[in-house]
Amino acid sequence: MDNSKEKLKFETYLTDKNLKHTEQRVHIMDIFSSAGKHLTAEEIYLAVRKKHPGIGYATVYRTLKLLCEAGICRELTCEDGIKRYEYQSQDEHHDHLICTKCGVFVEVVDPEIEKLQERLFKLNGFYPERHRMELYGICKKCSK
Amino acid sequence: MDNSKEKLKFETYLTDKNLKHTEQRVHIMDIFSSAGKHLTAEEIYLAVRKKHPGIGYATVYRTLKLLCEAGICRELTCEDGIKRYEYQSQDEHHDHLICTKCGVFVEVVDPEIEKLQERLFKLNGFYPERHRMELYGICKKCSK
DNA sequence: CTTGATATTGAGAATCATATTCAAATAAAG
DNA sequence: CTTTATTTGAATATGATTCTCAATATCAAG
Repeated sequence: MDNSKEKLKFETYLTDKNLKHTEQRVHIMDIFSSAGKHLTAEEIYLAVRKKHPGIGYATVYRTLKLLCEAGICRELTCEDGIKRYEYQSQDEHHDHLICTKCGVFVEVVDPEIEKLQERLFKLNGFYPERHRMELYGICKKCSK
Repeated sequence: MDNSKEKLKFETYLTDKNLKHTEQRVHIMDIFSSAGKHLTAEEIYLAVRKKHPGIGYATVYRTLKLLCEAGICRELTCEDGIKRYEYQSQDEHHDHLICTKCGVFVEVVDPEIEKLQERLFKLNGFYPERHRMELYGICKKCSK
């Protein structure tokens, strides 16, 4: 996966905020392009550790926070109470279908649902900010 | 709020499972009818404490788990990572509109959205189990 | 290439919500 | 009223995440 665009975005963010461009931060960014999405901090920590054995949890958490602020990552608070981080190449919103057996995350968007959600906000006198929708079920593979 | 129906449900549950009908358990049940819904364990603990000063956190958590098992409560994993418990008089499902300023929870259901969610499951080859949808925005009161 | 100012790191300790342990207390069946 | 199994509360443990702080690394300016 080519993540040069996101790398540039991160670099720009760091420069703008007068933050430093460190080896650790780059390693953590790279995990997302190689190891996939929807990773827990622990998964990221273990993955980075393979390339950079000395890294600590604190750095992982700090960098994830930075990546979220930079709009490169999104933090998901899952039902098991553990946060997962998803790499967000674009700014587009999406929701998730999650398999309760294997835990796979599938990203989905349904424009009709989005429209109805807007209606729900309006009907209840709310000014809409964002939403989150998770559909739990059993994926095709697991139901065989 | 009349919670005699739920009380009966809980009593039946306890009897069926050979569990005991204790003062503490009744107090915790009662909180929901007096103090409202979508409470954190801490809020429940503090509320029960007013009537029953000796109660411990352990009992609160244990009882909340029981109430969930009995189908009287539902546990919500919120974005702040803190679980909230909602009293569920009926078995009917609903979603939430949440104000990001005052934190109020409004329960909503949209049959059309529900239908489209089923379609999303099907389209992606998932066997549906449940879902969760949270709409975050600013309520009428707070946007004045 | 040095220097100096500032940001960052990693180890470990702290925190916060929640769960567990265990001896003492209590409910409920006989 | 006794017996037996369950429940309780206090304290301790846990697991995820955050903070502290001294040592280290980055980077701009000389």
